[in-house]
Amino acid sequence: MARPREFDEAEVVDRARNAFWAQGVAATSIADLSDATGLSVGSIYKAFKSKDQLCALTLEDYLQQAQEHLADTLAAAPTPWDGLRAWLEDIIDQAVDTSPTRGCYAVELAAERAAVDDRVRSLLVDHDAVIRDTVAAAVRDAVGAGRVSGDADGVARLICTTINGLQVDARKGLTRPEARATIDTMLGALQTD
Amino acid sequence: MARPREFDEAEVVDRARNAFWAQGVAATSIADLSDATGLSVGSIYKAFKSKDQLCALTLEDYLQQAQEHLADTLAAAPTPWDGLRAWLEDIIDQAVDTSPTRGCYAVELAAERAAVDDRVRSLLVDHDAVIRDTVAAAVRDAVGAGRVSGDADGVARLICTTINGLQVDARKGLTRPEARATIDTMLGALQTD
DNA sequence: GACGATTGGAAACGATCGTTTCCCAACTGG
DNA sequence: CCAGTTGGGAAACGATCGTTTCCAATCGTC
Repeated sequence: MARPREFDEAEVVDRARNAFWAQGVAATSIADLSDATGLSVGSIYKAFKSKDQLCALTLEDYLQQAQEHLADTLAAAPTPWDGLRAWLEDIIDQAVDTSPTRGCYAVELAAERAAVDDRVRSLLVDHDAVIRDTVAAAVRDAVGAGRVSGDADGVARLICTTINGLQVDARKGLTRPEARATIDTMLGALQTD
Repeated sequence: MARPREFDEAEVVDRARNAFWAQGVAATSIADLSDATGLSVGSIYKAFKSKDQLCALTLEDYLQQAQEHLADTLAAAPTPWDGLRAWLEDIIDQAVDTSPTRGCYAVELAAERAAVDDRVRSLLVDHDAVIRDTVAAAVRDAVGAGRVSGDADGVARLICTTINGLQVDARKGLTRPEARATIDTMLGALQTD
């Protein structure tokens, strides 16, 4: 009941995230968010209750999309290991292409806010565990199929950590060939071929 | 001539860096820096000309120490590859130990400021090149000695990227066994044995 | 069609931001 | 011992920060 919203909440969250992403959370003022979303300052505070809350919401949204993307990519591939390789291709695309919002939003927040915002850190830690477990399951399958050697949990950890590193480099202007060289070296070292 | 300084500039830069490091650059006010260094606000501006300038100075200082540490560690080891392994041990120590200032200052700045501060990005890019070249030279030696297989430049890139990833995880509370598992998996996959 | 509820937005809040100004203290060269 | 130069710090600068308040506009409900 009462007056309906004139804006699409999902779209507002998207735009707020892009603003945080491009220039950092601390450097993004409420006025910046107002410009980015089209909502007035008062409306932002009416809909979301604070800057921190909106920030956490944008992160939650982003992490959920990331988890769904990994699951979808794995499901669409002929084998889990092929799915993992396809997923890594997508990550290279995302890290390299989306200038000036280079890199990964989760990495930006991990570096800038995880040390000072418990809610953000908790979201990131939980997300890491989900991604790592999913990757580990795919690696376990690949080890069983003889395509990869080594401890599956360790390999999953290496893959996830290397991805994080790529996203850091992306903030500094990493190019596609450089990203590809890193991933190819990692896969080459892990695969039994 | 004239009145001499009452403070040690190197120590002030150190303390300023720790303040930036712990809570992020944007979230660290000049008042915070005054508290951390013991200098008054006016004195800070007299000695360094702005917050950005002081930030760049702390980074320059940090990067130089990091480069020297890598060179020293390599020089002290019996072989370049052993030196690289010792260096990775030190990195694990640094990433895991220095709570609450976890992780690497360079990674914090890469994530928070590289996208918006050209001076910071330039410093980081140059530093990356120095570290990567040094690592690549050590890897090349190890490949020649038959201890490592693969393209030396790619391997160096993988090592540096994985380290960056570890530092991101460190911001989220990475433990020593987890860091060790990642590094051991990487080394195990790279080494020929 | 009046009412309660909710939205959108302009304006204002005190607080704090990065920076500058001003004045005195401390030192050197003559 | 005086003139000149630099360092240290209190105070104040305008601007902007995140947040709240207030009011008109708009809906469902009676």
